[in-house]
Amino acid sequence: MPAASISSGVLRHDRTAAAILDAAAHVLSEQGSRSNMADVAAAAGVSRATLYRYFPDREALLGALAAQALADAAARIADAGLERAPVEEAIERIVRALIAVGDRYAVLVREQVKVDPVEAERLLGAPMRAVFARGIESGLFRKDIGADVLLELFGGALGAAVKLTEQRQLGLEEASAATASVFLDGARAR
Amino acid sequence: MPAASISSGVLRHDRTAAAILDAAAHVLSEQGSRSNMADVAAAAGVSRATLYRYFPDREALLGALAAQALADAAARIADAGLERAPVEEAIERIVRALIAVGDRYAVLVREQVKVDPVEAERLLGAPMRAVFARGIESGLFRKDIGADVLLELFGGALGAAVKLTEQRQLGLEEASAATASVFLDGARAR
DNA sequence: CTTTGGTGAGACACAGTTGTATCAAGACCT
DNA sequence: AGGTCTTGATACAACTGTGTCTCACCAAAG
Repeated sequence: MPAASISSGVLRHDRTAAAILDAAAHVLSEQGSRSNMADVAAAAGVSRATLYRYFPDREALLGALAAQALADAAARIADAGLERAPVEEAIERIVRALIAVGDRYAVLVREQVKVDPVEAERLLGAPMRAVFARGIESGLFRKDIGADVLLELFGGALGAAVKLTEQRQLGLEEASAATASVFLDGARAR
Repeated sequence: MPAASISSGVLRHDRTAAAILDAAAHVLSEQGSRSNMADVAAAAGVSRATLYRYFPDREALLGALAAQALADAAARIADAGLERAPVEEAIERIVRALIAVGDRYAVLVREQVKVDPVEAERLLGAPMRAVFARGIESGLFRKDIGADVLLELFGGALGAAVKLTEQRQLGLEEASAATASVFLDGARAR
């Protein structure tokens, strides 16, 4: 097969793989771990055999999905320009960025799919920690609670925001604003 | 069999059932849904046959565990005297009460085990909602964010607090205080 | 001591899922 | 049209977990 065909073949292959991952994210988000490879294949509109041709086993599929989720989130975080924004703004951008992808990949956290922890830390953990470190050293954040504890509480609120968005109780913007605002200033009236 | 024997038999039966539930909570907390009835039986120190004698199927086991979790949580919430405490104090008591049990039953939320929603709402939802309603109407809470959204964000922070406690990063008291304080007043320094 | 009841061990059937293999049909490129 | 490559359909073996059943054993109550 000549070069042109190979490359078009590769393109088609990639498109199919993407479609499968797309369907997998969709069906897994709704049915959770109760969904099998057959369900994913059906949702992707391919046969189970083809699904296995693209992803040799279930683990490979989940792994690819996790990698895509990480890449998506990392791209949004990278685009957010966190280091150039004031901490308050950076917090809100983080929420907005992660709600946007979390919506889609919430399965992975539920399923505890192992994303490469080194990459995750480098692409997501580090930028977020940097924002928090900046918040601490600039005196914006309170000092009586450790940065890691703050980060964990922030993560919890983030999860709640994803849930609110999934349930259509709040739009992306409202959820981001509310989450960032409550995290920064609390539920107490001023 | 005379009455005395019957009652002692019942007592032993209940103790075994409790031991099984105890082991189930333990093993399920650590291994999640990957654990089978055999694992639970082994952890409880009984045979699989006996496990099935006490709980006819997996669903019954999970259901009993959920009922126990709900009862535990409800007892602590009821004991907390939420309605007699100022809202700030009530918030902190809720965190303390639910961390104490959440630690043990986090599986159930992960597994999305269906607790009787009516009972859960009556025993947990209502008291907590009452606190939040009080917070709103007394002017303590900000009014620009709905009570349900606040409650959801609070729940997220609560989950994070459970996680922090499970990972021994914080003790029960520290975690409760930090969570309540950040939820009420935010991460921003005053 | 005997009987009774719970228990452990093991075998069993059954269902669901996974991953592999095969083959015929169809799409696509030349 | 011819040849290559991908696909769908299908069958298959293997494994895992579930729930049932039987039987021998043992402790405790009589």
